[in-house]
Amino acid sequence: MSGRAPYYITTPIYYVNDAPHVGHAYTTIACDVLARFKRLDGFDVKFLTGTDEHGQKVQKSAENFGTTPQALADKNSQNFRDLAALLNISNTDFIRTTEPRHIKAVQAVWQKLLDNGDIYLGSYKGWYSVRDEAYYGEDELTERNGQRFAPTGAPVEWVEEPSYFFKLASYGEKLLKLYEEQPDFIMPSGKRSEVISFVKTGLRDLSVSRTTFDWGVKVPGDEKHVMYVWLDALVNYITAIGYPETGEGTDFARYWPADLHMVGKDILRFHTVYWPAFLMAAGLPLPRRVFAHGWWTVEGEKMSKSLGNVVKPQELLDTYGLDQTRYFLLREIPFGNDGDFSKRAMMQRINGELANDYGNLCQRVLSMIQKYHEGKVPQPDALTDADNTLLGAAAGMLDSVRAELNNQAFNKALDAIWRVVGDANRYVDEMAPWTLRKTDQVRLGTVLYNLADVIRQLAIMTQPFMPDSSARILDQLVIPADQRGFGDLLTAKLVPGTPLPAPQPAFPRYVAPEAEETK
RNA sequence: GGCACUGUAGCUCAGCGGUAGAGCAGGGGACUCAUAAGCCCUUGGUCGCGUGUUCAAAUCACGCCAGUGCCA
Repeated sequence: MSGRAPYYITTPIYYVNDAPHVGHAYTTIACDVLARFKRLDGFDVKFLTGTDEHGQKVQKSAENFGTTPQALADKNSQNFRDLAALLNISNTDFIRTTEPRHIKAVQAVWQKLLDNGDIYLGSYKGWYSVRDEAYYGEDELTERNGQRFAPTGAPVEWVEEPSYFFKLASYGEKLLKLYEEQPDFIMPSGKRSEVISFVKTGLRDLSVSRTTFDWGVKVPGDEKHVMYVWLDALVNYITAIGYPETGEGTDFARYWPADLHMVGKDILRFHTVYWPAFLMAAGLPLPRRVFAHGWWTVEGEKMSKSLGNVVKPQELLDTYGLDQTRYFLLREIPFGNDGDFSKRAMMQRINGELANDYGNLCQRVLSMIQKYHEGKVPQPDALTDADNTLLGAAAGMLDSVRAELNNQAFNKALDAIWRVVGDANRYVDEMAPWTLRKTDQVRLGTVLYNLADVIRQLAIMTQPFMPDSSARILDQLVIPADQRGFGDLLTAKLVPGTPLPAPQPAFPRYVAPEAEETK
């Protein structure tokens, strides 16, 4: 019952058939940064991630492994839970589509769609790819050695079975109206255009049940059918906030509609066409935004199992460190674009921006306080224009970062913070405390105080991106745990006279192993 | 095949009607508090190609070439 405004953000639920890789880490970290930012900015944040566990693929994998789908799901779901812990993710819930709460929610949604007249029993005939969990038209397929393949390269099989259909075709106009009236519903804008042109070509009714396997949520009243995995999966976003309980005082009432569904560009259509259509049919409000981010290549090449260049999150953390990895992923490319992960780029970011710019700024200032001021926070005196310019830049940081993050522009947000890092480094050189030390003790105290306080503000601002490292910097400034929010930026200034510990470098330089010799 | 988007310094990109910009990389310098970091200066581009509109075009229009995405 706080007065704080709610903010609800979700990652996709990850398919238990996949092994966690850097792509999963990327999506989740991006959401984590936003969740942490919103919390520090005073919001009551609900942050959901989890796993998608039903479907024919999982059933088949389980058979191959000689185990049950549930056992496979249990094991692989844990991998994603571990990943979140490894990445220091601050999710408030972790949903699994095999949980009773979810099955109850999905069946309730189904009933709503049925009551609304949007589901009918028909029969499905066509080509289906188990691997893609998708249907294809005859004209989309290619044939090799008697086997037909989808454009994705996945084999397809002829399926002919009774199936329930969702009247997606009748939602085309409503969806186009949604994209029109809520231009930020799909971001980035290029992706929005793609979805609009897709919907404009006309939608077909969607087969939403299958009878050829049974690893899924049963259709109420017709248990030969299990629901289409995407109908099942998408509902997770409302399961987690207690659907079908939607009355006053429920989590649903408080947190829905979601502020942001973060997705990879491969599942954009499901989230911007099917999902809003389902919600409309169920009479529920629509999420405020779906943001589709891009893919990472590795050293210029597409990540793939066959190339053997799939980047495992654990390897990145072992090599570069958690906060360094979090920083790199969000700093290197404009969010929404594809990006390339290269050792060289990683090293340049870590050494150039973290170690040299930011880390060294902290180290040089704290060292001077240690040497010139007996390790105690100095007493500031009258401010000069130069002081006010620096302090003004720091004071403007929050607004800039907030504005950028409201558009998921992580790289620009970091850029805004680093402009102040640069200002502070220049200020050190211009003020030359090592000279003031011999000429003007009062001025020296003011300069060092300003710098230390700007570092305090910088560290508060970098918390969402690099929680551990930022905390270490704040610890070195002896900032109490309850004075690290954005509300404290300008009000909880450093207290002169506070003794500070001996400084420790916040971001070590990355030195490549000897392997470089092969060049 | 259709519809989009992109093509600007070695690299990544910003600029989107008024005589080319940033970061990184490269070169030089002054300093010394610091993680041999930081600071200052600097080399570098016929803005994919062509035609057109305009007093004036990376910037608008058309065509072409190259790449990418979505759809078929």
